[in-house]
Amino acid sequence: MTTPMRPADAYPGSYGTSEGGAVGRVTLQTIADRVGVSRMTVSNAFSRPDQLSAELRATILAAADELGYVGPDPAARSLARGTTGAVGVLLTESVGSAFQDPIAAAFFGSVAQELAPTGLALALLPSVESPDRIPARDIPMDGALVYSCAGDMAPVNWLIKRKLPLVFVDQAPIAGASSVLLDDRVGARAAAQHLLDLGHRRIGILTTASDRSVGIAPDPATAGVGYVSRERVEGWMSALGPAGADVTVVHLPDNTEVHAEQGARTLLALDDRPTAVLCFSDLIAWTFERVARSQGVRVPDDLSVVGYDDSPIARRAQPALTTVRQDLDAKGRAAATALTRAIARSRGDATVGDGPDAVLVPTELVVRESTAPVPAER
Amino acid sequence: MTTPMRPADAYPGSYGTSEGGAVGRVTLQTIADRVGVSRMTVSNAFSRPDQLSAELRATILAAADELGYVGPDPAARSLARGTTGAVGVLLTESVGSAFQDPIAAAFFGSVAQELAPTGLALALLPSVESPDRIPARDIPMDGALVYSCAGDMAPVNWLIKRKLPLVFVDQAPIAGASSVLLDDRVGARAAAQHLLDLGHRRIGILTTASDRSVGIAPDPATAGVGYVSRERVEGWMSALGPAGADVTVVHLPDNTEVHAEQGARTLLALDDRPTAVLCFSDLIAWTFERVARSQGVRVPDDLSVVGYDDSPIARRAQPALTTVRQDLDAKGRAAATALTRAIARSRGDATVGDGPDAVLVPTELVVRESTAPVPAER
DNA sequence: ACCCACCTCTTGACCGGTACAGACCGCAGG
DNA sequence: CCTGCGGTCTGTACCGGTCAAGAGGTGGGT
Repeated sequence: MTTPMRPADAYPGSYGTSEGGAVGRVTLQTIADRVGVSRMTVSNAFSRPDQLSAELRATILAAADELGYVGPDPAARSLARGTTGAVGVLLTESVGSAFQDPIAAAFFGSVAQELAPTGLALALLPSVESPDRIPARDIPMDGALVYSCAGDMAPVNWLIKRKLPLVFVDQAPIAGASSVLLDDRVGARAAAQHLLDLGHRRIGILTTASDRSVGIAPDPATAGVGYVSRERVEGWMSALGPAGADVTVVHLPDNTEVHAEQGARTLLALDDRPTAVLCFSDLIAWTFERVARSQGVRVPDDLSVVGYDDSPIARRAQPALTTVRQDLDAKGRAAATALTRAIARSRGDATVGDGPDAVLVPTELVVRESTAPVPAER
Repeated sequence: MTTPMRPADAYPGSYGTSEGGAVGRVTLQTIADRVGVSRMTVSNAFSRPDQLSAELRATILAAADELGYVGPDPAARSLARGTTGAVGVLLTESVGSAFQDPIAAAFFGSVAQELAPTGLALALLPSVESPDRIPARDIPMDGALVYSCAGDMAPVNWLIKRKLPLVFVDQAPIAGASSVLLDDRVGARAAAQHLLDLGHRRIGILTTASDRSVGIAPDPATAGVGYVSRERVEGWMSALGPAGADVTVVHLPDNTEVHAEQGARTLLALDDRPTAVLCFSDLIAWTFERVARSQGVRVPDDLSVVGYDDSPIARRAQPALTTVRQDLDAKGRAAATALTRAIARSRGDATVGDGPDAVLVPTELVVRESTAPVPAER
C-alpha cells in the first residue's frame, strides 16, 4: 500500500490540499483521500479500532493528526448514532439555584460523581422560554433529570413530548417514568412523633404552599401544591392527628428567609403559642430560632424546633437543630442509576428490566439540641 | 403565534399514521406528506415562521401536533446549522467539586444566571478518559469554559484541538483565547502589606504547590505549578520582599483540610515561629486557626492569620478571618459574557471586536478579627 | 486440493435537518 | 402590455458521520 505523506505545514486558518482545490474543512473524507482508503475505514480507525489492522490505523491516525483532524464531528455522530452523550437537568428555578441551594448542590454533586464513569455530561437546562429558543426542546440529550419542578411547567412537557427517558426527583412522576423520592412520610412522621414523645400537644407547622402570602391555613390538611410539601405535611399529620394535637399550620410562599421570618412572627404572636414547631426546612427552622431568640423565647427551654434536610446549617445553628436527615449522596446515586437504566431501557437493553424504577430514599430523625420536653405550664 | 400546549396525553409507544403503513418515526417528511407540502416548508413552519403564510403554518403545526411531532430533531438541526445550544464546562477535579467547593459553586451559579437569557445550557464535562468516550472531544457544544485546570490536562487539549471558542478562568489562557482572571497580585499584595503595616516581619505562607507532601520550600520564590498559586505568591512576595521580611513558605499538595493541618503544625513548630501567616485559602486559614487554638496559641493576640477568597467560612471562623474578597458574581458574569462573545466572534460577528477578551476581576482586602499588631517580643 | 471461516476494507443507503437559489403568482407602475 | 417586485413555496445540495451487507484475499483443517 502506498501512502505518500508529506509533512504538513501549519494550519493557520488557511486550509489546502496537495491535490484538488481549497477545502473548507477537514472531514473523514479529507483524510480518506490523503491516505487512499475509504471514508468508512477512517471512521473505523476512530470509532471501531478492531475493524482494521493496527498498522493501517496508525497510518490513518498519523495523517489525521497531521491534518489537524481531532475526531468525528460530535454533532454528525450524534445524528448518525442517535445518542449525544449528555443528559439534561431541569430545575424549577433558575439554574443558579442548583449551585446556591446546598441541598440541591449536594444532590447534583453526587449525581455528577456517579455519572462520571459513564462519560455522560450533565447539561443544566435554563428554563427560559423565548419562542424560538426552548432548551428543553432544542438541546440534544439522551435523557433528563427533572428535579422538583412544578408538574405543569412547560419545559417538563417538552421533555415528555420528546419521549426522552426521564427520572423525576422529589416530584410525582408521570406514568411510565422512573422516580427517586424521599421517604418524607416516614421522616416527617418520626419528627412529629418525637415531639409527641416529649409531651408536646400544641404544635405549629411552618411549610411552603401555593399561597401568595404568609398566613395561617384554615385546615391543617390543606397542603401546598408542591409534592414534597404535601408529603411532609401528611407525614406530620399522620402522627399528630391521631394524637389529638392542637395544630396550627402557617403557609409560606416559598422557602426563603424573608417569608420564614414572617411565618415565625405569626406563630410566636399567637395567644396560645405552640410549644413546638415543625419546619419544612432547616433554613426555616434556623430562621425561627433566630426570631424566637430576638423575642426572648428560649429554644429549646420554652419552645422546641425541628428542621428538615439536615443541611449544613442544622449543625451550625444555635442551638443545633433536631432535623430529618436525607442521604443526599444515596439520592444522587439512585437518580444517576435510574437515569442510565432508563436510557438503556429506551435502547432496548433487556438486562435492565422493563418497568420504570421507583426508588424511595430512606430518611432518619437526627435529634440534637433544639428539642426538649414540653415546659411546665406557665 | 405560539403552539397550544396540552398536557400531552400519552402516545404509548405505538405509532401509526391514518394513511399509509406504519411509520418508524415522525419526521419533517411525514408531516409534509400529510399536509401536502414540501419538507422545506414544514421546516420553515418551525424554524422560520416569517417564510410562509400564517395560515399554512397553523395547518402544519396542527398536523404536527396530531402526529405527535415535537419539533425538529435537535441532533439533526445541530449538524445542519452548526450550533448546539450548549456550552461545556471543564474542571480540574471531578464534576462534583463544582458543587461542593463553595467558591466554584458561587461562580458557576453566577455563570448560569448570566447565561440563562441566551438559552445556552451548561454542560458539565466529566474528565474521565476511557479510550472510547472522551467527553471533551465527543460532546457537541458551541464553546467551553475552562475552569482552573492544570494547563497540561488532556481534556483541555481536546477542546483546543477542536478549535472551540474557549474562555480560561483562573488559569493562564492559551494564545488567542479569552480569559477571566482574578487580580490576585494586587489582592495578595494588599494582604501582605496589611501585615507589614501591623508591624509583622516574621511571616509564614501556606500555599498549594506541585509538591507531593507538605514541606518547607527552599526558596520563597518557588511557587507551585498552579497559575493561581503562583500569582498569589508573587503578590505576597512583592510586598514582603522589599520590606525585608523573614518569610517561610510551606507547600501543601492541595487545598484540603488534612494537608492544611500538617502545614499548620509545621509552621507552629518552627523555632522562630512567625507572628503572622498568609494562607492560600480561607479553608487553610480556618484550619490554621483551629490548630493554633489547640496548641494554646491565641489568634490574633499571639499570631495573625489571613485567608483568601472570603468564602462563607471566613465569616464563620473564630475569630472571623481577615481575607481577600473576590467578587464571584462579577467573575461569573464576566466569564459568561466573554464566552458568548467568543462564540459570536467565531461566527464572524463583527460587532464584538476581534481580539480575545482579557478580564481582570478586582479583589479587595477585608479586615476582620484574625489580624492584629505584632505582639511584644517574648 | 478444496471449502470455509476470518480478517479487512468498500459500497450504498440513511440519520433528519437547513441553506440557497430559483419558480410561480398577483399586482402596481411606466 | 411588459416589467419589476415582494411574498410563498419548492428543488437540490449539502451537514459529517454510522450501519449493514458484501467483496477479496488468506490461512487452516481435512
